[in-house]
Amino acid sequence: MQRVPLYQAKAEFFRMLGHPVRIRVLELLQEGPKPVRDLLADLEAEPSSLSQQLAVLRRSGIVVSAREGSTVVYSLAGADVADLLRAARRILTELLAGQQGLLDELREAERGARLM
Amino acid sequence: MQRVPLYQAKAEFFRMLGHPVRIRVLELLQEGPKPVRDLLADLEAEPSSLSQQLAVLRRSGIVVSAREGSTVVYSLAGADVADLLRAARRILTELLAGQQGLLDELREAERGARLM
DNA sequence: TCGGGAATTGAAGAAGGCTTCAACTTGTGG
DNA sequence: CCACAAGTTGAAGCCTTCTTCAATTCCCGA
Repeated sequence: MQRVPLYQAKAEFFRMLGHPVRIRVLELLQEGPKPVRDLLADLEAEPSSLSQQLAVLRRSGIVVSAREGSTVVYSLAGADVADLLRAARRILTELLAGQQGLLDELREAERGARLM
Repeated sequence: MQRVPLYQAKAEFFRMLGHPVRIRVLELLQEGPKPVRDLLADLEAEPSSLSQQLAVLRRSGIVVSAREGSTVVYSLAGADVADLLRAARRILTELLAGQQGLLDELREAERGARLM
């Protein structure tokens, strides 16, 4: 067992998160279980496209689905995703601020260049 | 400015993390700045392959590089990556445990099936 | 200034992921 | 039982990413 190196499992985990629809689904499910119909309405995505992304999340084990009558309800598989997304948002904010700073520098540089 | 939806920026961020070598580089850099030579030794990767992955990290802004004499030194761009990796590890542990549990269930099911 | 080591870059081919379409499964109501 | 709605699945085509090779840049010492 555990034949996959840990850093590879981590990489696969992050790759699993690396899609806009999947991120939004995880965010939505933090409010509680939701039927596919609701996700579909919130995300404005094609049913089959959403289904594909839900399948990716399901395979990873981070969400589970349950049939209820004629609809299917998804929920987080207990995992505490909030912490992760919070940490990501913190770093992301830093990075975007940094890029803003970089842009300022570039503008400066260009202003300088015009004078040369 | 900020024309990219936030959930898309998040997705790109996670995709940036989604590679074994990039994960390991970030982990190594948490100990402090490191010359490429050291990373190369620790990772057992081809120089040009590592360079490509370092370029991805650099473009995202999560690391910075500085030339020191004939070598190049990389370091985290201030971002607190530790929190993120910690949160990821927590969830990952849960998920792997879950898969272990699933395996147990499957074994159970198979045992049951033999009796039918 | 020439040679050599360190690291990066660009490009090509292979591999993997995404979107979309059509086909299918499952449940519900007539 | 039939038809329809809700989701899922498989496959095809496309686009992105990964690996690798060769070429290049930068710096140091002879």
